[in-house]
Amino acid sequence: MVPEVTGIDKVFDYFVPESLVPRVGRGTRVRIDLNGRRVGGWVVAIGSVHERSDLQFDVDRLAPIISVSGDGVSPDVVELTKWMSQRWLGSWRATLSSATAPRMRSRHVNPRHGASVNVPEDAVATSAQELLRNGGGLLVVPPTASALSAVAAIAHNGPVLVVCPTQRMAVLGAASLRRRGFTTALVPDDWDAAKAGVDIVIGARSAVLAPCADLSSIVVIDEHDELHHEERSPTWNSVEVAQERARRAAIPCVLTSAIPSARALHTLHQSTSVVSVENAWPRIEVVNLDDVPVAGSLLSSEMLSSVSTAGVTTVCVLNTKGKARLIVCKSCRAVQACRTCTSLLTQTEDGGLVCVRCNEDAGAVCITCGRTAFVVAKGGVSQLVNQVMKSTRNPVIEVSSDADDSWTKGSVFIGTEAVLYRIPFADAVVFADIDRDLSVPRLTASREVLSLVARAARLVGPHGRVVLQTRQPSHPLLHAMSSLQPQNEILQWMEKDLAQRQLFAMPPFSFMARVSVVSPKSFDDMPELFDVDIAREEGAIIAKAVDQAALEKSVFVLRAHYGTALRVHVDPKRY
DNA sequence: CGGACAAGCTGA
DNA sequence: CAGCTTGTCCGG
Repeated sequence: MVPEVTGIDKVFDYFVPESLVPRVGRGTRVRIDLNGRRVGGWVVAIGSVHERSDLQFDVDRLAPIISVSGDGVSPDVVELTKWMSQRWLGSWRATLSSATAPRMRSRHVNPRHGASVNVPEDAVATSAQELLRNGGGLLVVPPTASALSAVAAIAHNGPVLVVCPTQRMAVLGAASLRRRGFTTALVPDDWDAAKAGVDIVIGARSAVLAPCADLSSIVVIDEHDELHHEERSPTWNSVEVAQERARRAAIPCVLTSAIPSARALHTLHQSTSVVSVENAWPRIEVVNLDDVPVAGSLLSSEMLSSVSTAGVTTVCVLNTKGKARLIVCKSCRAVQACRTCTSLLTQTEDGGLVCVRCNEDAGAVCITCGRTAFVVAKGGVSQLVNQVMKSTRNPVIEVSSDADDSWTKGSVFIGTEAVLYRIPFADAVVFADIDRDLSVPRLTASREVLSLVARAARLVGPHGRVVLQTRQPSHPLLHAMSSLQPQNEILQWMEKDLAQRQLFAMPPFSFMARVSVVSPKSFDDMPELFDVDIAREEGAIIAKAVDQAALEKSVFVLRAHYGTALRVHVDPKRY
């Protein structure tokens, strides 16, 4: 029995009264008395007391289960949640909780009628079937092509579980698949239908733990998306859980993405299908901001032509949040980038330049002219809104987090990267200053940019345009994205990125955890750790180990020392 | 988590 | 030394 009480991560033994025996099994939700409190919990194992030699007390001290309060979690998923708690070093309670259906009435869904639906005949469907025959793997689908064709092709072979990065995508996907003739259960709403049996069970992250009668394969859409990662501890990832669930059930798992994660590329390089579709990426143009005649202005002729054309919907993205900083030489205006890895340098408090990627000190002089005075590029969304309004008759709308979603054709929408999630369609997306994203002092900065551009590509569709404004037009990633065959070039860039990660022992070649403690405790009295690299951050430490076991051992030592004050985030999504 | 209990601090 | 705070332990 695992009680649903935060702060307790233990398994307790209870007695099952004769009357409840038929209703209690592994995964059942029950109510029990714990230390005078009445709480819920999950049955995680059933056995006779005579089989137990590890009971440290008399059998008659066992308290009885009070009542049964639902089906809870299926036995195979109980095992899976246990694995999750070990993989991400969190409580079993938390992972069981994620796997439990919310208490709500279910919508009626027609039962599974078998895949009598025709298999689509596009390139995505063909590749998906080929991948399925080989036992699953990674399907590289261009951003504007529909991964639902893959789902449809796979669902032909039996019930399939589909994991999307957002619930919004799951809702749209379910509707579309239903129109194609499949019976679908959208979880968590249609939990009971998923259990009873449908062609397709679809939902966001926690859908990977949903029931699915006769489950025969699992598909993860947009595998690279950060939203597959749970933010709260344990920071589990639905992609890895999908792979583990499929492995345990001996069924294929197919991951789809236009821009596969380093982890997927590293672990699935043997089983990758690249789907080539004509013009599957929109035109991606790189604009050199140094060519803009007005110094410091972000209004290039490319941006102006888009925002001022009547009837054209333009989205302008300008990142202002975070510590994104671009270091430019005051005299020659050169952008300060690392000599060895070309990523942008960041300035330390004493004025020195460092590369966060290779952790190398680059001195304090300009890389091209040798002077020592630098400026930090700045400027916000509202400033850009004012400038754009002066140069167009189209309506200009600043999209902020609290804004109402009033989409109108022919408008100009300006905001931080959040606009890419709020606007349903656009003819063009202009990244007013992509360097601000590229220069974020994190190793994952390039991949975050790639993810934004892929999202923009989906927003504008194959015939739209994406404009990337930069002061470093020869940046390898920008160069790759703007080529005529972006898919191939991006995959080649990824190969190099992967090689570099290996060189610097970065994920997926190492295992990291961000660890913090709640006050009044602090790391001042931290016990000694072995086989891990420790980097200090504001209020936290990043522990890095070359294997999972070493990381696990260190967290075990820390947990013994700090107890419940310790917060552990395994695989921080940005580092 | 929340209760029990022990050890430490304070004021008269 | 009662009365209170702070810390540690434990639950079946």
